[in-house]
Amino acid sequence: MNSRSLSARDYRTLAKFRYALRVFQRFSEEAARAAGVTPAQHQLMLAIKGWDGTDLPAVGDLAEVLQLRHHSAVELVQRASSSGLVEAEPDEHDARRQLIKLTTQGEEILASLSLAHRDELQRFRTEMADLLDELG
Amino acid sequence: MNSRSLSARDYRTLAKFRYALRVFQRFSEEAARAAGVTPAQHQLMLAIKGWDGTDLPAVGDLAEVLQLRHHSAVELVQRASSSGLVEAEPDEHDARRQLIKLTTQGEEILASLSLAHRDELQRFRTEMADLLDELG
DNA sequence: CACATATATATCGTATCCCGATATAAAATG
DNA sequence: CATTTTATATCGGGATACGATATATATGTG
Repeated sequence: MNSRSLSARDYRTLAKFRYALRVFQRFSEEAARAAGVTPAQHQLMLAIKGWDGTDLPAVGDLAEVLQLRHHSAVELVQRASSSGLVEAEPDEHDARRQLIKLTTQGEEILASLSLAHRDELQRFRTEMADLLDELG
Repeated sequence: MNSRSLSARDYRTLAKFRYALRVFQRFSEEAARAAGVTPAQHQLMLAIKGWDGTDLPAVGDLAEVLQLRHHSAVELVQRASSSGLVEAEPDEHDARRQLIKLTTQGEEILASLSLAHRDELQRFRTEMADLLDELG
């Protein structure tokens, strides 16, 4: 792939790469739906559980991790909250911030979903490693 | 990560993996919008251009590659067609099938987008290779 | 302290996208 | 030639994310 244009083979490689991403994503979407949550809610729960800060993540933190506008994260948290997956508590040091944590139900569903992803992730891992070689 | 449960570190690794995917996806979405097409239209165009069959892809072929229901692919093709990015022609051997190809404009936009992805893909490649090691 | 500015969350209206259910047409099958 | 399968299409609806905008709190500066 030179700097000016791409060959048919380049496009084919790019398409295969996207297909691999999409198959994984699709698997994940359907696992989420089968667990009774939306794909976006699943990603939200994982972002909370995987948050590595000293405190709980605030809405804006989640927006960054999920690569969303902050008001999109607000809405996502609200929907997940009314579904009983997450809950908010005010930040004692900054009354503007809402700290978000998983409910017990959210914990359980995320745990189940994460285990369900193990095999598919393993498959994705080897496939992606090969494709990344091809892309280089 | 054993078969029963995941540690905090496991969740953190999974979250980092999803974040890497999401950053790439986000970059791609914004590149598409900057080029005047939707992210879904971009993926459609790449799927057509990267199709490796002997003939042009039909709507159902694209549904499989994009991991969509066939009627979702129908709608995507229709929107892309009215935007002048793709066009359909009947399959001479099977009157049910609509073969889909890129218009000149679609070709140009896809070429520009694919070039714009080169650097980001390179970055994604090394990051994902590291993360895949961690996941194993 | 007062006031301007920045930050964090929230609301509203809108557009896209995808889905399930269903329909139509053509091909394949027996 | 009737039945079944395949391919595309239509319709209504729901989830999602966005831009524009609003409100509350915190921070910085004179």
